[in-house]
Amino acid sequence: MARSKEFDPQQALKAAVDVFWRNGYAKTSLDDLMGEMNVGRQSLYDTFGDKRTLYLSALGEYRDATQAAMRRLFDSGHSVRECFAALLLGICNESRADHERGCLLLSANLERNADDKDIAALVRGNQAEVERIFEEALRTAQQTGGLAPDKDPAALASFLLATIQGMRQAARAASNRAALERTARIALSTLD
Amino acid sequence: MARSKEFDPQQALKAAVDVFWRNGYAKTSLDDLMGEMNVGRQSLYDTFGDKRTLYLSALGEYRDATQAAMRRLFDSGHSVRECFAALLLGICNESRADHERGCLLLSANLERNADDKDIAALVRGNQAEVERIFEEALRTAQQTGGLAPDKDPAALASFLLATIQGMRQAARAASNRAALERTARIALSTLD
DNA sequence: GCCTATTTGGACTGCAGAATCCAGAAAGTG
DNA sequence: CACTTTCTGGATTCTGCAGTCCAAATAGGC
Repeated sequence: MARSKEFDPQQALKAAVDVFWRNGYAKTSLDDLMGEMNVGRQSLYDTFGDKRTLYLSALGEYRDATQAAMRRLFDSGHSVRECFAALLLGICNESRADHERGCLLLSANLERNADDKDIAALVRGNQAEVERIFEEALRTAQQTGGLAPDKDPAALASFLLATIQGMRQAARAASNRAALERTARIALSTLD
Repeated sequence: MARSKEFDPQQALKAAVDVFWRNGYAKTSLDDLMGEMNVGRQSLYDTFGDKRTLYLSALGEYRDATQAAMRRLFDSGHSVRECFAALLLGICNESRADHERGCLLLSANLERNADDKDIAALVRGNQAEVERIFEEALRTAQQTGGLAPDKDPAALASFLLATIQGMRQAARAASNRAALERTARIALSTLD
């Protein structure tokens, strides 16, 4: 019938995630994308639509990957306390470059237009889902004695998510590992 | 000698802060600025320099204003606990529009280029200064019995700042007052 | 081995927006 | 009242970049 693509769309999408993650939406040009994805302009439009559509796909890919990683973490058999320690201290131990790029969805939420319903919904949905994952893990722990019965799992879930986001902000402003670790330890102390 | 300006530069700068605060740097055009500042194009260039210079001035103005407000708060004679409650619960009670625009300096830090030294330094400086204000207030409280002696003022300062930033993020994604208030209360509990 | 559908890369178009230029208007001064 | 200096608004230039067009290349089906 016809010629076949010279690139792997899935791999190209991951490359796109990477570029947007490092530079944000506005600051990445199509030339940047073509360069890092190794895809020609026309192929890019044919396969992924225009720049915004590609961006939305990249955000979805990122969301799916990070949510899957969190589910794996909480299913790994470690205690909630250990899981959250891994999350929070993990941020402290990231490289300067990781601190610089931060979280793609947080950046997308700040960069988006005030009236951009698509991105707002995607971010809100992700936030809700992550909170749900946290809350469920905390609730299960509570039933098995891993968390004191007087704690409020929903409240702690919101709080821990906010703390993670705050640490990401702080890390981007000043990648100071010691300071980050101190705030992580205080946040974790709310689980005791 | 010569003709005098038809506008008040200080007031115009405040208007500029407002526009950048609502829309960010890239998404505000010179036409937007001219419109809201009520200043013609050439006057704008003569008085404030180019767009970026005006932006930096706006960031400085914002920083000074918010830092002054914080100093006033901690000098008001209320307990540290009350002051931080005012800060955290104040965020919860902001309007949807306030949640949407968030904090100008956090947005600037996310929007800036990775190699933008000026903005990075300004944001880092502000972060350090706010942490200093927090830490000093906590330390004073500790000496007068308003904070338990086993607490670490510097760690709490980093933690509370990160929490505020995290709440700002969460509020922008989903302006949910009840959820925000629950996370604020958990954060405040670290002072007890 | 030809034919067709698809891919590919480069050239081209169109636009938005920052920055500059210019001529006229409006002070304050002597 | 004239003169100089600064201000003002509009027209203009220039640049970067998203998106489209087109001709050549390529792979598979018959």
